[in-house]
Amino acid sequence: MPELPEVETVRRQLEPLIAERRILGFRVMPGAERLLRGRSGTEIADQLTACAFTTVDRRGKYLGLNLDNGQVVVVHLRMTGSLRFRAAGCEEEPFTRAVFELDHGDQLRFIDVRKFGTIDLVEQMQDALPELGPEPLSDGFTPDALWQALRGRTQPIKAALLDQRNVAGIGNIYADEALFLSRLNPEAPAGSLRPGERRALHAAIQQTLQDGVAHGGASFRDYTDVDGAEGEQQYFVRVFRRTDKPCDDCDATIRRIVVGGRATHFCPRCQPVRQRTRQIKSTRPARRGSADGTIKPR
DNA sequence: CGTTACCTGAAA
DNA sequence: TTTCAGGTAACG
Repeated sequence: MPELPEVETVRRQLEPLIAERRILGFRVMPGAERLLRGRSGTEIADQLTACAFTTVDRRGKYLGLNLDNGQVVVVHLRMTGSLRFRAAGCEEEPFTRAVFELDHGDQLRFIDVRKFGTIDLVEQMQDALPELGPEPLSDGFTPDALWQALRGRTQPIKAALLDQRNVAGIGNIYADEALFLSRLNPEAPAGSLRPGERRALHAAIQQTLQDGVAHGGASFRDYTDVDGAEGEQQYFVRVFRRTDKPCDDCDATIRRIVVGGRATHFCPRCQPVRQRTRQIKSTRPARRGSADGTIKPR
């Protein structure tokens, strides 16, 4: 569920809550062992115990909880994962899958209905990450950097935006929103974007992600922050899950299609299929002139 | 490239 | 009962 803005919101909240806090224990609930990706709860617990958390980093949709021994707890929330910071006595949330016991009787809880989320313990955050594209809110993310990832690709631009190897952190909500803001049809081939369209898409990606962060993320279904509070970004979306509702800009009816296997929402009037540059054969006048480009006067 | 699997609950 | 879900990895 959580995309870059939701994960960044969690990162910002989590860091001051867990910095300098000592880890007294760690446990995984029965039936949830797969979130450790093959490692045992006791193995992780042995390494974590007596460490303290320091800072919290984010890369794409991954969180890196740094430890004072240099190791990193890398968390991915996938579809329904969330982290909660609570006092130990506080009633345990349903679907709590793992718990970090901290000093002073506090807990960092990992909650995840669908059990797709992951927790890794590694020497470097990098060790737990797959190949990821540039951070879209960093200085290195330029229209040209975006184009380097998209050029030559024939897949729909929507699918390309969801591919974390192209740009890190965009998910289904912000992909649809960025395409709406840049007036691009989600099915346009990624490599077909012209320079102005690339600049528009680059700006739209940054705009929509920044808005998402500013509103504390989007809570359409399961997402909540570290305190259990919902974000506000769902009140500001232009197309995502607004199927059959009128477009804010032109009043046309928002449509829902499937692109790259994912629900995709767009305005057919604001985001039309781009017309081909070439004219239609029947209306194109017969070619005049010779091979060297010269045209004889009639 | 598109499709399926991974899980489980909520909504249709 | 069936469909759908903010993500990714593994298929064919």
